Amino acid sequence: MPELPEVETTRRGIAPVLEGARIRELVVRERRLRWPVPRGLEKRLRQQEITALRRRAKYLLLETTVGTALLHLGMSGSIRIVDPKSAPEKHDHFDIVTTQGDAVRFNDPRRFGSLLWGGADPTKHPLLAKLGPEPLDAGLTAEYLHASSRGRRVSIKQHIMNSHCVVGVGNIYASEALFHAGINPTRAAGRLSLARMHRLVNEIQKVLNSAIKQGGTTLRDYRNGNGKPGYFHQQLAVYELEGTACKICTTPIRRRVQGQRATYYCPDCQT
DNA sequence: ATGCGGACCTGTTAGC
DNA sequence: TGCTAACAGGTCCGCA
Repeated sequence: MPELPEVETTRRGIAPVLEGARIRELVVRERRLRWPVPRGLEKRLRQQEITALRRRAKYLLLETTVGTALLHLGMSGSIRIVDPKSAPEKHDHFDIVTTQGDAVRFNDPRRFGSLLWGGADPTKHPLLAKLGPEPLDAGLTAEYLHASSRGRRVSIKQHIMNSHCVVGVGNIYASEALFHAGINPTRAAGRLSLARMHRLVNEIQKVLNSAIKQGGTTLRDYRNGNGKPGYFHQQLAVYELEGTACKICTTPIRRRVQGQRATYYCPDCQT
């Protein structure tokens, strides 16, 4: 999936056809996503005006005059704008069709994505209520990260990937940010100094902003809302680069598993 | 409260 | 060429 830069790129790609438009209909072909698409969502959304398309963490928030629908891309979800009359392809699970004649079509082979109803105040929805700060907002500071990790024995990589701590730092960018910050991903979160947290926050923001600017990372088959691939892949320093020379010291990059996820790092630069 | 493993799925690729 | 196993961008849940 889609890490945060891909979700943000998607949001920017489809916002122009959704914001200010009216929903003609929601067409659901497969309800069995991460959670079942709620029965009756079609009726709820019909004829509603979309006031905004926002993002919170990796959720897209489709705001209408009667409430907000929540859309998550999971690991393999993607969205494209199509002609609503065009034949759906494999794994095209639903369309949001506007009265303007556009369709936002959701495709997700693994079905880890979701489409849910967030109600009138989506910040109160259980999936959103306890999320940590946005990584690119003022809420993520070194002081916050330092304070939130005291006493925690989890590794710093798992800590920054925990959405209750901070949202939007996925598996690729966690490895990348830790590399640029010179921090060993296995280090206990609770033992990192404030100075190192400053560096880490700075690198998280740099790597995410840079990836957004490049249109997201393309691994395998990711495409943004316009069907164009992202270009950040070319700039990855460690992710999926096991055995290649570290760009700083030429030591071979290593791979290990933390919390059942692959981590890539330089054993010499990251301490 | 924290930390860990398992769960949800399909598709691609590496290895035999 | 074909079969099998490992692995993949997320993140919630339940148990110890």
